[in-house]
Amino acid sequence: MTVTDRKSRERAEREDRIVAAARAIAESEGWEAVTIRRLANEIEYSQPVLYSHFASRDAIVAAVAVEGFKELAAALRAAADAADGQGDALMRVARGYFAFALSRPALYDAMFILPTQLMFAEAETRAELRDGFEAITAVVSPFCTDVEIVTETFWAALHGLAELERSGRVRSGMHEKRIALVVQAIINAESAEPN
Amino acid sequence: MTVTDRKSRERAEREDRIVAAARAIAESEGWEAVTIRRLANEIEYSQPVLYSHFASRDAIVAAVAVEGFKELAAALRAAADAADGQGDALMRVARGYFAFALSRPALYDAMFILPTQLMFAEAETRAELRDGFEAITAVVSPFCTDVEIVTETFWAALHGLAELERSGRVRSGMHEKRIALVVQAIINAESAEPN
DNA sequence: AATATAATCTATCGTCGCTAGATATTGACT
DNA sequence: AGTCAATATCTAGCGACGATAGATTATATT
Repeated sequence: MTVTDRKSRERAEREDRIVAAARAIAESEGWEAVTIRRLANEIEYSQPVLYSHFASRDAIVAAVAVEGFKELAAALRAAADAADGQGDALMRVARGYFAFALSRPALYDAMFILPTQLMFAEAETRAELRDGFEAITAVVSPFCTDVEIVTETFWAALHGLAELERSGRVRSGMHEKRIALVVQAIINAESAEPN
Repeated sequence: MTVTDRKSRERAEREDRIVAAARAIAESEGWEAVTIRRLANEIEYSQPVLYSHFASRDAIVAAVAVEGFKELAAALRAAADAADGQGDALMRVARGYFAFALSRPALYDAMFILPTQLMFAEAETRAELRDGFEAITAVVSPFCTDVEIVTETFWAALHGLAELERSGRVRSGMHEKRIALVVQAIINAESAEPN
């Protein structure tokens, strides 16, 4: 069935082109410029073809978001691997997260800001969405007992820092200090945590 | 000139009704349900009238956001005032911030999630937008020397916690522990900060 | 070659933010 | 009081959006 194979391969390639085009336009012109018509032009097919790949525009955004979660996890793991010591790993992951969010704003929007139907509730969550969380867990775990709570809090702090920085709600140029503060808090967490 | 007075008062009232309607619809049906036509129906005027009050739909969202910043500042101050001691104040402000974000999701969206032209860069920032920040500063200052950095970081952490909780990205029902962790980090900050 | 199936297109729907131009209402001046 | 300019408001419509129905072309099977 090599013919069907070729067909489904071509279909998959076309789908990739849709997602890639969406991401590229979003990154260069913002998500509001990502329209079905624009994407249809980009891949040189008519609009209804897009709906044979994705149920809605939101599903395309979600596909880009999933890419983002994969890349974030990879970036965090790479940051951890390059570290010299557990404290350094924490710092590098923090910096890596922050840099990721600020260097790919549209991607980060798709992952965390735009409304999405992606499921995050633990059981049904797609592996890609958990992967970044586990990368953070790995560097946090040496510093605490209740790993999950601390990971969630660390993640939230990083997300908040990135978010407020991205939107200009805090002074720019000071992020290194804020990141250091968060990292130091994790290092100190053990002593404060056992109640 | 009591006639002109009455006119401009009626105008102001109508403007308030627009903002109130936008907020009510957003809170009950989400921001995508807030359309110019819907608002026009709500206030019983035609659509162009709205444009004599606001330059665009975004400006209406921004008006709701400004209301939100006022109320957030008031809520945080009230939380601080009700506190028994500096540590308790920190905890109450943290809980207050979190509860604010989760109890008025659409309002919080307008303030922090939806794209807006509101200026946050220090000089030109409207007083309302700074007020909440200063309320946080007040409770943070006893615990650190570099007040501004710590306030920004505390705020970011709270924002991140609220954001991840709102979107179901962290386990629900565990927020009290995470908040306590953040508050404890601030209390410990002084010892860690001077480098 | 004929026919069934799949792939793709054209054309359109209802809605959106927003605006131009017409109309009604108001206030000022003789 | 009556004319006229200015203000307030409306109706109608533009172009673009997400999404879909139904026609049309291409492909595969008998």
